[in-house]
Formats: sequence, structure tokens, C-alpha cells
Amino acid sequence: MVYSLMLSRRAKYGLRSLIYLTKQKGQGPIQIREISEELAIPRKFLEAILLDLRNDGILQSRQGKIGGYFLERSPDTVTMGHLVRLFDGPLASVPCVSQTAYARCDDCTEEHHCAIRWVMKEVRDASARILDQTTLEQVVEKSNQLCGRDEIEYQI
Amino acid sequence: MVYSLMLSRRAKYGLRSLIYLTKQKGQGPIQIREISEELAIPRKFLEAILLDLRNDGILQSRQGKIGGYFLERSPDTVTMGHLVRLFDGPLASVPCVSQTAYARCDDCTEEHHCAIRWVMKEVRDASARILDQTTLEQVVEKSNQLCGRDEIEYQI
DNA sequence: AGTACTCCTACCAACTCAGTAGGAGATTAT
DNA sequence: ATAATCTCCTACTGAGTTGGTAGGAGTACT
Repeated sequence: MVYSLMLSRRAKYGLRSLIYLTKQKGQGPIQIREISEELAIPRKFLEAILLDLRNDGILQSRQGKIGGYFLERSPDTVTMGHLVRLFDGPLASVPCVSQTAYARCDDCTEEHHCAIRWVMKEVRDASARILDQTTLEQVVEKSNQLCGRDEIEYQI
Repeated sequence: MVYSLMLSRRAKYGLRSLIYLTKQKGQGPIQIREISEELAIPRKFLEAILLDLRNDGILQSRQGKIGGYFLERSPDTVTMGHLVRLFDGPLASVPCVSQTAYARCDDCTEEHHCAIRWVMKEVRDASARILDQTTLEQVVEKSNQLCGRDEIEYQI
């Protein structure tokens, strides 16, 4: 079975790293190696992912010996919608219903008459409603709930 | 920009063909060639897609000279959810929240503690709620509305 | 100076997607 | 009977994406 509407590994690794970094907030830079070991993510792959998050302004980094990554933006300002779009592109399952990356379907003759567009827009809107209103902070809270707040075990 | 959560061309072609066939219901078998010309879908590609729909029991076919395809199931019993799953796999964006094709995420240590799972389940449920309650019949109705019911122009 | 980290470019194997090619088998019309 | 016209089926292909690796330059602390 193929899962073509699925979150990429890149996105999952990125999200899990952000949750980890949020839980460690205020403790100075965390190194790629630590995250990669703790969350079982290939180190070199993780490097590229964290770099993307830094270039987007969500993370900040420090170079050199005691360098590493830490949150730049407050986790209550980072939405899941933003993150999923960052990693995997628009939420819309057809380009002609995307808010953030609209494009005509190249195989659709007249989009105003397109019933597929209509139903897929409903789906997009429902997904966006959830993802754009869920913040990283809320996800971390939920994660703490699920794990038991006091444990320092980073099940995300 | 990459669209990794997108409907495949296969799915779009399949859906458009089904809408076309629904509108022609009761008029005997419609040939691949006609559909492919009318909807601008590559003929050989369409062959494979219609065959899948037949093997799934949604379409029926007739071989030979005046053969072709026609609906086997009534369009009010065919849901968009079923069709999207048939073409593109599970709706869930992570396998561990799929109702129809559950699987553990191989990179997730303990799913009951996974906050990503939690939010993605909300998204899946919202999408499924829409897609599983929208039938092919409703989509065709909507298409007729959008096109003007009397025109015989198959903008879908 | 040495060490340990981030940053950056280039590369790679495996897989998926969107088709094509060619023909066997079925059915009808002549 | 046979030609025509359709579906059915297998195999193949080129382009693009995913999930990484390799190697090293640059940066900062000790």
C-alpha cells in the first residue's frame, strides 16, 4: 500500500526536534549530535533539517565549540500549519484550492466548474483550520500530558 | 515548491472519468477513447485507471467491438473517501492514525506518547468526515450546478 | 593550536509517477 | 469466416523526489 498523502520523514524529524528543543528551552544551545542520538535521527540528515528551520527563523544557531540550536521564536507563535507547509509544501491536495500557493491545475479546463475542486477545498479548509490553530506550544503541552509532566523522557 | 500532500494525476483522472460516466449513466458502455478525448487524458494511462475501478467493482466493462465502461455501483453508494483511498492510499498523513491501513510509524518509539500523532489524528478525522460523507452523486450534482444543468458540456 | 561544533555543496541509491509499447483475447458487424 | 474494434495485461522507461552520505570550510571556545 502506498501512502501518497503522507507526512515526509523530513517533516516528522523536524517536528520531533522542535518539540525536543521546546522542552529544553532556556538551557542554551543544544547540539545536533544530542538531538540525533536522543531521537534516533540520522545526524547528517538532521543537520539539513535544522538548517531549514534556522533559515526560516524558527530556530537560531550558534557556531563553534559549544554551539548548537535553540528556539528563536516563541513556541506559541509557531503553528503546525506553518511547519507542515515548510517541510512538505501546501496543505491543499490540489493546487487550485491552495491559499498559500495557488496554481491552476494544468489538466483542468475550467476551474470554476470543477466539482473536484469544490470537495477538495472543503478538505483543505478543514485541515488548515486545525493545523493553523494548533501551536507548537500546545503540541508540547499535549506531549507532556501524554508522557507525564515530570518524567524527563523525550517521547514525542 | 513541492506539493507532497497532493492528489495524484491518477486520482484526478479517475475522479473526472467517474463524474463523466455518472453523467452518461444508462446510455450503455462508454469507450476509453471517448473519455480520453473528451477529458484530455492520455488513452493508455486511462486504460489502467479504469481497469482499477473495474477491479474494485465500481465500474463494469464490456469487451469487444461495442464494449466500454459503465457504472456498476450506484453513485450514491460511492464515497469520495473510498475513491481517494483507492487511488492514493490512506487519508492519514501518518500511518499510525490510519483507520483503514494502520501501521506503527517505524521511527516512533512509543505512539501513545506521540503528540504529532495526536494532532495528525485530528486532521485525518476532519478529512475523513468530509470525504466519507460526500458521495459521487453529490459531486456530480455539484458539478451540474456549477456548469448549468442543461448544458451538455463536461466540465468537471 | 586543537577541538568541536555549524554550515554548505555535491553526490547517490531506491522508489514513485506518469506515462508508452505491444500484443492477446473478446465481441460485433459484414 | 474474417476483419474491425474494443478491453485486458505485462513490461518498460524517463524524470523527479526522498532519504539519506561524504567531505570539508568556517567559527568559536579552551
